[in-house]
Amino acid sequence: MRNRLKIARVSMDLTQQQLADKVGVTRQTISLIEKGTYNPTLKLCLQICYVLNKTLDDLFWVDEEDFEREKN
Amino acid sequence: MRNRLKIARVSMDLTQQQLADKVGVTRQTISLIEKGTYNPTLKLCLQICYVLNKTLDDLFWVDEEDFEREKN
DNA sequence: ACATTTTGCAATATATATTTTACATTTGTA
DNA sequence: TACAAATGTAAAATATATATTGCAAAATGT
Repeated sequence: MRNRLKIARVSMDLTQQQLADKVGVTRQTISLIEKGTYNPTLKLCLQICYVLNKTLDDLFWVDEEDFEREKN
Repeated sequence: MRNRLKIARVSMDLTQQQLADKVGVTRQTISLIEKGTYNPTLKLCLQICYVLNKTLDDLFWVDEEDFEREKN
């Protein structure tokens, strides 16, 4: 999940700051989402998808087993 | 978006309370998400997807034009 | 028609997401 | 190699998501 966002961003040749500016959040927020530290709201996820031309599942889907593993 | 969640839930013959119990949130949260009042976190969206056997895009995708319209 | 269940609504409290600010570290480039 | 740019990190402040509680309204069951 984390790397998919970073990969999509870098594929469009955007820095975290540029993506943040386009989405309307701070650069730190993008950084922390990429690292998985933040649990972003749906609206923020959607806005990121629009900028990067990806779907929610492309960027944010986590298989249930992985989700459960991450919880512990 | 909103109706998709309700439709998926009802298709599985679940009340809001039952879905809430399975997901681990209050019944009111499910109600408010269905109505679009809450902006749920990604983790919550994922958990709802797992219970309802749907993808993020199935339940939560919003076209950009619609998103912009909803913002105003 | 009435009872029960389900959902909506509202206000307040609590939990958590995000911002702000600043500095550290890593990466890129000439 | 030196410096610039990009990213990581952390703590406190602020904003917002969710829980709690209770009642109303609507839907469904009998």
